[in-house]
Amino acid sequence: MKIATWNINGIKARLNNLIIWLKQNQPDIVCLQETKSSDEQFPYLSIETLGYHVETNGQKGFNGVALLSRMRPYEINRNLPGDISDKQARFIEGVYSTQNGVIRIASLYLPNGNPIRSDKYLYKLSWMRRLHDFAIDRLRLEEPLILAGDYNIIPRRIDAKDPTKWKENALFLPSAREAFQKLVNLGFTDAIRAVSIEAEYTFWQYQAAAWLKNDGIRIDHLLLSPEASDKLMQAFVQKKMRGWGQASDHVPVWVDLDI
DNA sequence: ATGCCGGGTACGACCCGA
Repeated sequence: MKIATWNINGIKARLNNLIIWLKQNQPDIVCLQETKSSDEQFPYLSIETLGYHVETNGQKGFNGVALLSRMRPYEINRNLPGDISDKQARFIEGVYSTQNGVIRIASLYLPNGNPIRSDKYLYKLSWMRRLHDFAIDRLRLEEPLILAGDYNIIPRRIDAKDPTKWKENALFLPSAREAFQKLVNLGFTDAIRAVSIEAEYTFWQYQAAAWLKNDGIRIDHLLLSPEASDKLMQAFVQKKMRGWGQASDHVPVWVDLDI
């Protein structure tokens, strides 16, 4: 089963690229982030025509996540527990039934957290605590589980072309990286790091010729539960997508599971 | 050293992202 996560930076601006990419790559499940669309405005038909079920947690203008899947999910959750006052659309979880059992997948868009001395950084840490508690709950199910998405976390120095320039940034601040490592330490496998010890960037900013200079960072991750990790066959970053016309600033990250 | 780019809203600037 081929599963990808992709921060598309606007479903409307990226719809043509998304459609071509779906046709060329035939993923079974896709986790999208930053759709920047209300559910009412989401282009369901263009995607359903290609044979995908579409489940969204949308928000007008900002954030927004979605799950595209060949199979119909038998359960969808749009709420990350822990703060009923949080209205930002950053989480959707789907549960799918296969011939080899269940697979559970969340598409998440973790808060950026900049500037670091602001409520935005506190919101990031609080969101990560909620994700941590949610993960403990889900791991108890002992199912193949993938927490996929834009984590807005650069885990290690190897994950940035120039780590020094991210030193005072919410993506690389020790407390944010510690929270990420604490999550991984619950028993998850960082899929890309399971197959590669090289630099594997997933984001290059639009400014300052970042793509030209390969000045990237790795912030989009697929965390696999032990039951999912056991079935991992392949993982890779689809770097070439950054070179397409009208590219997102993020590229897709893939895993292939023996399910 | 972020707001240089790019997408959003809404249609002229301004918010947001990493």
